[in-house]
Amino acid sequence: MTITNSNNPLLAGLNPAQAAAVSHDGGPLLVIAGAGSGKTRVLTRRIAYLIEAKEVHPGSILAITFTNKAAAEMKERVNELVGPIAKSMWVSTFHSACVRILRNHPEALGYRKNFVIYDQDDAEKLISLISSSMGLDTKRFPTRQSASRISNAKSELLGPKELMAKATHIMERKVAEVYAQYQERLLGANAMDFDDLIYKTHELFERYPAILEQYQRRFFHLLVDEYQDTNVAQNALVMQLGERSRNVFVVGDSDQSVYGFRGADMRNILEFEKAFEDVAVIKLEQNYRSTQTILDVANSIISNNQYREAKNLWTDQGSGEKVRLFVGDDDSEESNFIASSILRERETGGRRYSDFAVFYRINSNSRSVEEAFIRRGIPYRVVGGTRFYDRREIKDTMSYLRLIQNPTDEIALRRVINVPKRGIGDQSIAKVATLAAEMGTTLVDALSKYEAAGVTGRAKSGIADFLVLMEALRGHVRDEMPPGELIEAFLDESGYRSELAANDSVDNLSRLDNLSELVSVASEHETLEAFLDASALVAQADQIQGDDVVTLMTVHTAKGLEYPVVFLTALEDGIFPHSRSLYEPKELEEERRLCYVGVTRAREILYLTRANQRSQYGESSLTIPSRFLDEIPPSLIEDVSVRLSYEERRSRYLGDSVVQSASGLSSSTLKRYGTTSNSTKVDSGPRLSVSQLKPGIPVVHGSWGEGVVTAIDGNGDNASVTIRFSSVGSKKLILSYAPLKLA
DNA sequence: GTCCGTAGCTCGGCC
DNA sequence: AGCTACGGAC
Repeated sequence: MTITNSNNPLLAGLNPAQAAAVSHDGGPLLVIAGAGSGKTRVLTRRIAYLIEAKEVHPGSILAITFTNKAAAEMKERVNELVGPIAKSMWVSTFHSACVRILRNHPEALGYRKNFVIYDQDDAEKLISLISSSMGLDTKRFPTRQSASRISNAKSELLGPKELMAKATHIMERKVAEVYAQYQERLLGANAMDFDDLIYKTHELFERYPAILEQYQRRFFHLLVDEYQDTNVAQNALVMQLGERSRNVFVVGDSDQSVYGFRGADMRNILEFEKAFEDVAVIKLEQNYRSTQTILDVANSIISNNQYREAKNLWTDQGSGEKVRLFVGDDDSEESNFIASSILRERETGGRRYSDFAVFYRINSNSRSVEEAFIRRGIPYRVVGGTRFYDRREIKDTMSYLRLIQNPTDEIALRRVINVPKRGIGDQSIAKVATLAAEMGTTLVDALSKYEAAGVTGRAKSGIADFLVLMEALRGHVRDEMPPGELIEAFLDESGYRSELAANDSVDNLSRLDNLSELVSVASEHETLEAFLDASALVAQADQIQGDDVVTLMTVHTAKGLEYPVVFLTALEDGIFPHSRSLYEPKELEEERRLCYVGVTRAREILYLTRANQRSQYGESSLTIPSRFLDEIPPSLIEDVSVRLSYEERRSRYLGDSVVQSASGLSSSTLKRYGTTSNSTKVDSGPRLSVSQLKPGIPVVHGSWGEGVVTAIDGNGDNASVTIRFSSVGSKKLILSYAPLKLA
């Protein structure tokens, strides 16, 4: 090939920094890519460049992206650039790549080839079983906390022994004990959790240098996107694979690191330069996405972080409009404002619904926006939240499939053994579990010995029926029945479908709909294993589709996406930044990065919204504005809040209650709306004593001393205030009785 | 022993 | 508001 860089079409239209990254010679390269600086473009061109100009075989390329959807898009774009030879390269998430590798060598780590993947829910169920068998007090050892400690240990490559060695407190030692048993039970169940996928691949490479070398030679070029969100284990994996070739091309932006809670460690990107001897660094600061005003807002917010590398986004595409701030009386008014703004801009601004996105910090904030959209007939899609795969009927069915595939899956067995009802209760399961413990086998092995276990009556025949059912279903798999048909067979033969059909409630109808959808998804896969792997690893962002609807999602899920018009909502201290981050400077910086991510998703118009009063956890309380709003220069903001008259507000609440169903809204959403429509009432203004108190204000109590207000509920004489005291923890007090004064 | 309704407790973000 | 723990009915 004689194409030189000066006329290589793969470098056309790139700025000098982008072109330098794409045509990088080889060896380790760190691309610091600010938001909207064209990093996806750089990555795809780089891959195409390797294949065309460097004559690298596509099979020698491993590219890691953050979501499966991003992987599919990248593959398609490379395909457009270089043609179908691109098929043989691996473009996937860390988790998907690891599953692929582990499936090639399951026995090396003591697993069997049909191992299954546990999601967070499964993992917590198993941990909860272990905690109670150890007699741990669930108050002192909440399952979720143990689960997250174990998860964090794995993402830092600490095994049970290492965690025990680090433990300084009895609590930590107990968690390490739970961890050790958890790993044993996972192995016994032939299951891995999400963190295991990375941890075990790293272990595989560490224990079997020959296997590592095989992959080092195969993947001669490594590319990793969103490097700021890698954890210790993922980083170690990259170092293992890249050690030989040193062709490690990483892209990221430390200002967009927002997954600290699951172990993401910004040091991986900040210290990448030290990981290899001669790391080249390229900085992309020119932004091609947003207006300068939006970038100025983003820059001014993020500049408040201490722990960062200085960076300044700029564009040559003009300053655009000011960002718009809206302050509503309550969340319902905030949502109504969002709805009417969308309708107005769609009519007068020539925009489509799909040009708009609404972001929130926590999933529960979607509800009020959804209600407003339903009332106005705005079609929308919520990304994430209660995921499809988290729905009960889907989890039940998937558990059956997993159990068919992998008979030792204890969590799946426990979930479905009495679904549909077969008269097998906790007592009978406990008997089998006792027998299993005596025999030193797994629950599954003991199940067939249910008579010896002393199971009687209905439960006895129930277990017998269950064993027959499972054998019949496994027979279908041996006959190579494809996954879609297998689900149909399960629904009929188990009686699951008839149980749902017996009662035609709205819930059951939508469950049957969901199951049909599951059948059609499953039909796209050839084998049960392929279907199970794919469904275990779907990311929230993978669900985004191209329809003309407004997209609602958390700011986390929005990372990597862009929209012409963005609403960043519920900008209130305690929500965004989240209450659990307020007293932890490092976490507060992560919240700020998250805010930065949200702001930089917007191309043309950015709305920042908040409400003075918000219903949460079933109660309404006063809010205080997000501190991030104070970090924006006022000159960049236009306040578009409208003070409505009482009549206007009244007609807004009562006037347009049209409930329609033509917009693809699920029946459950409509039902939910129907039961919660009159949730908001605003009393005559708060009394002085209430208005003196807001979340975050320090107070002194007559007997408990100093504390901080965390919530205020109710009005007038009934007003109560929740205060976190340093002496006795959180207390809820009736304001008119409590001996309180301002600190 | 299992099933079903009610009371009490928790409530962040995700592959 | 949604899930586990308990008590009564079968």
